[in-house]
Amino acid sequence: MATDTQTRRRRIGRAARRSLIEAAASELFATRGYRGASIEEIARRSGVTPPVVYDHFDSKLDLYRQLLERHFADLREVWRHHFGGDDPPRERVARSFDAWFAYVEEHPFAGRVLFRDASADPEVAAVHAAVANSSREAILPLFAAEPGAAELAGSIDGEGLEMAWVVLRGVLQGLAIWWADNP
Amino acid sequence: MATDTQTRRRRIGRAARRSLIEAAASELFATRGYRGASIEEIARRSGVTPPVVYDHFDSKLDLYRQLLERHFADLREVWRHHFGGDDPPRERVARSFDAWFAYVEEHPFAGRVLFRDASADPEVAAVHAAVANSSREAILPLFAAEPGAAELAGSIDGEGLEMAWVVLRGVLQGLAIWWADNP
DNA sequence: AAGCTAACCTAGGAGTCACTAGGTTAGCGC
DNA sequence: GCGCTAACCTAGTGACTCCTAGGTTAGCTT
Repeated sequence: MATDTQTRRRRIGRAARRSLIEAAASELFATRGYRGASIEEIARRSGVTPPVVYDHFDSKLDLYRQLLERHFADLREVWRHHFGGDDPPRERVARSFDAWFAYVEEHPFAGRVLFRDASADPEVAAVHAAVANSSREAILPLFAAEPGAAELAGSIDGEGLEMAWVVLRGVLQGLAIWWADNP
Repeated sequence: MATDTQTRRRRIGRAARRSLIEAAASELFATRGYRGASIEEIARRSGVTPPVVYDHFDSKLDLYRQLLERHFADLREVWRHHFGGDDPPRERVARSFDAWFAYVEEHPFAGRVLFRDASADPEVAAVHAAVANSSREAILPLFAAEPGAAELAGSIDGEGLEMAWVVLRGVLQGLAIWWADNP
């Protein structure tokens, strides 16, 4: 058919298209959840049709996993980079929170994607749990090394630290979502 | 066809069947999310076929809304009942958290359903936001009335309280889920 | 300018979903 | 024991989903 002015196709490079798909997918997964985000809409927002998505990712689950892994890697990096040092713990925590906010501000959907209770599919839940656990394993030692961490957690064994992680998770999620919704 | 021993139908009262459907739906919405929970599986776990669900609820969304409203009403009641009194705030907060844990222990899926980021469908998100906001309006004043609430929140206007609510929400969700997963 | 690669498309398969129309029967009241 | 109500069913519709096979063409390379 004739390529009328409405439907003329803009052909761009592979990496550029992939970036567009990732951005659209991140936003849609964040706002609609795994099942609620359709490949068709991800493709349309990337200026493309569904089959093109499969030129870049094996499946919908593969696309989700890759986004999740990237965001968790960023989160790990933020904390690892800002939590270290010899300052008083209070200042290091404040600094880390600031850095986390800056990251969320730059990636408005990361917070929602990261801490969403993604238990839609058993398969999706498994992916999410695996990635989240590996991130927890990386961050928890930062707190365990703190003097006074045990009494703050209110327990001697590891269970208190588990609870501390859960609380931190909740705080980070809540603040990230609030941050994303407010100007 | 012959009603063989495998498929013989047990016919029970209307209220009893409705309770079974609500219990199955609550568990499935909690573990799989709104879209992930299918009417077919809700029906099967209630010992019934899908059309029967529609004898009790207008639609899937109506079923979800009714469950949500019940759980939020319970949460409001728990906090309203345990947070009052003249004890030091610290004790009242501890008491309220204990009561919340007791509730979550008795209703293992309430915590997940209540604070799940239910933004799957615009329609679902609207229902969830409406119910959650009405609950927030009921609980926030409990904190606003506290002496020292403003400085704790770190702000003079209402914005600090909004943040406090978001944090509390995140913590409650995190702890509720953790509580449900641990013995 | 011609060719070739790869970016992109149309068309459709196969499965799942919420929901409905209309018939069947179990078990209570009499 | 018998009818009648309501609890429950079978069978299907239409819409939506992920994903694929195979063809088309834009635009870089030479």
